[in-house]
Amino acid sequence: MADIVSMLEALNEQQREAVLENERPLLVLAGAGSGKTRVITTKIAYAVEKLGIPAYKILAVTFTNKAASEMKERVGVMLDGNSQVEDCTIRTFHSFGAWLLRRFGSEIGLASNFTIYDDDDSLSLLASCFPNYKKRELDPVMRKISYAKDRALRPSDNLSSLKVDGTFKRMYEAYEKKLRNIGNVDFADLIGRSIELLQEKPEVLDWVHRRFSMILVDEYQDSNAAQFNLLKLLAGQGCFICVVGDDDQSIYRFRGAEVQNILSFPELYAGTRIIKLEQNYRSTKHILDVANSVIQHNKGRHAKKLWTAKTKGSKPNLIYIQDEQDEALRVSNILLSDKKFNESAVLYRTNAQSVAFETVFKRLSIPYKVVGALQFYDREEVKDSLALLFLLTNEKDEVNFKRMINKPARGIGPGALDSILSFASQTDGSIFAMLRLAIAQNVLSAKAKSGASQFLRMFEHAQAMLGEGELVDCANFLIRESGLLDYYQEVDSQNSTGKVGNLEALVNALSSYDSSLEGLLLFLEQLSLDPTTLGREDPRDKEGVTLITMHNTKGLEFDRVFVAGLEEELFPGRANESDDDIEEERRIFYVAVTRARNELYLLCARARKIWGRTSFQHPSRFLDEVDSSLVNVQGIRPGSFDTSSYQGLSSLGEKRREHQQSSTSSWGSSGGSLIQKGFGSNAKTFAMKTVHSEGETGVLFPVGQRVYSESYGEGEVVNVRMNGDREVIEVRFSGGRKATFISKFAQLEKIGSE
DNA sequence: CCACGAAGGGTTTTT
DNA sequence: CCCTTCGTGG
Repeated sequence: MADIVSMLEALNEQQREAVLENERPLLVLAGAGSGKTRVITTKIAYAVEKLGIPAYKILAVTFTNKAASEMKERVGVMLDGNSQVEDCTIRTFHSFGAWLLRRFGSEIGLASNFTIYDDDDSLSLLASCFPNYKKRELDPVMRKISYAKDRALRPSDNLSSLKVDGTFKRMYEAYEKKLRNIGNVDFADLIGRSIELLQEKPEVLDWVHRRFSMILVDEYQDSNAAQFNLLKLLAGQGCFICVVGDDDQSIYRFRGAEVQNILSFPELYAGTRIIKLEQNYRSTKHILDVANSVIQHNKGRHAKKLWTAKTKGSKPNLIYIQDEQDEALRVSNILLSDKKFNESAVLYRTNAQSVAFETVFKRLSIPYKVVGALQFYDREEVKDSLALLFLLTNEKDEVNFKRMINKPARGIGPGALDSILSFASQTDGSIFAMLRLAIAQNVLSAKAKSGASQFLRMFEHAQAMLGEGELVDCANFLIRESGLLDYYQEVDSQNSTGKVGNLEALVNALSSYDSSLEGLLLFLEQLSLDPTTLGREDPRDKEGVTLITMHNTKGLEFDRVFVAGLEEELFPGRANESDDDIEEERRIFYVAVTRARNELYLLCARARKIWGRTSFQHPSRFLDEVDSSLVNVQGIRPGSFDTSSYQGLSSLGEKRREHQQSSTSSWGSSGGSLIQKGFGSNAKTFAMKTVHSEGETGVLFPVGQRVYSESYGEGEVVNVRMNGDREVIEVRFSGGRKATFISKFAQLEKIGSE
């Protein structure tokens, strides 16, 4: 049995207060690394062991799967030996919604075997409502629908805040109608329909209120309007509610998160007690200084004084490197110097950035684990097999039916498919019933008919197998009988893609589940809610460097952190132009930096391959916000070469001709050599090519060049590339506006740079 | 209905 | 660069 007294003693005063407050609604404003997860886990242990609250009455909610499993593990350690741990409900919001809907969904017309559609499936469904549109055109619409649902906006609501037109409303309506018709749900529905259930069925609401007497929400600053509404419903009279969060770490605005939720919590719950955790236990002062120097540029934030007692430690490093290869190599060198792999993490903005690291780490035998990225689930063959399993458990799953009815080809094209689905009105939506009708009524061609019969027989057989509890055999049967195995064996033999191996791995994953329909449903649910777990051993068991997106690191910490790709367009990412966008990106930076306990490395490349093309990068504006006294700088900052020779040209009245002469001649001298040194071989060939093709008249703008435009004002060259034999430059002007020019024709004045 | 080849376009971030 | 989508010819 865990020792609660010593656990409490290990806490600071505010943390302890937060654990001991179990009457009034509680808002814990917890800075980064201030021990908020510790407060929550201790609170659970305290409630169970000291207050005598049965563990099953406790609900703890998080936002990411990663955070939920982390919390489960930590609560497990705290309640070591107490068998009640398993009774706590520790889930993500979405997983909680699924749990509730599986139990009570029938009350609002949802069968318990509903399928949860992921973004891809949702898009397919929308596309089936609007066959005249391309998926491309519908993709942004689908995104907006999801966003609307996160914001708890239904088609009938006033959608003006979304800046959409009537077409959108029509599409949103049609999508919702279709989804309800076929009886399945999308991600947002896991929240939305849970709300609907609790609003419309008082007896379910009662049940929930009797069930949970303590509700804890982690990372509350990331909650969106829908989740906020759900939470409001969940906490009944006499239910203790505690939310924990930090407005500086709100990084899910794109998904509808509203920082306002955490700020207005006291208004909603009268008598709320607010406790602030301001001591950071994680990071050294050096690291915190860097984080603070950047986050203080945000306007919309609440003042707080985060402090640390860890005053020792090394200064963070800011390293400029050549490109993504170099970036990975540099990190590798540091890792290999002391081999502290497990204690290190590489953080990046986009999942795609992991590739360079994976390649180099493999080559140098550095052990690593990639957290979060879809590797297995994303594969075509895996999704195909899963589609068959989804259809097996839910014969109303039209999306997965459409995916597989003619894969591999069995003679059922769009025409035959339409006539099968036209029987929908004569059935309760069961695909198999439609197939039976289509076959019986002889509306199909001979070829299509035999294909449909074969498909139908396969599922009838599989259903029988499942009834006898032969889960793995059943999956094997489907993969074989559908022709998928032969199909992918063929593909494999042409170029070794390992697809057959993946099919095998899928069946293996299935083998660890209970051999029954329930086991299969559990497997599919787990997969729908967290597709990253499939086909991968528990990452916690694996040794090595952690490769992870910044979004996924919330709640985690590492001795040593590398923040990669600190470059404009990447971080902050492109399309993040508005002030609010930039503030969100800045919070992401803050989250990333504050993951580090002792060592911090910031990396910035001069060039990076994007879509196979070398793009010249510009240092992230966040690096400008780090006071230079706070970091050790290594390497040369791109764009900071000597441009003194341009000084005489900075006035506005200069003629273009003079610019051409001046810049061409200065290319070979001081500016040129520095550029070559700075940009390395790639850029050199680039530049040479330019000189060749444009000859004497070439106007070369290096990245970092300050310019002036009559219409835009002052700006800076952020990218140089070739289009045919023309040099094309991209310029970011003050105020954030960007424009692209063909250098030869650009009406730009070069001016002396920073 | 299907196989093949050309063309175009796409990268945030998570459930 | 790679992957999806579209058009053609069988």
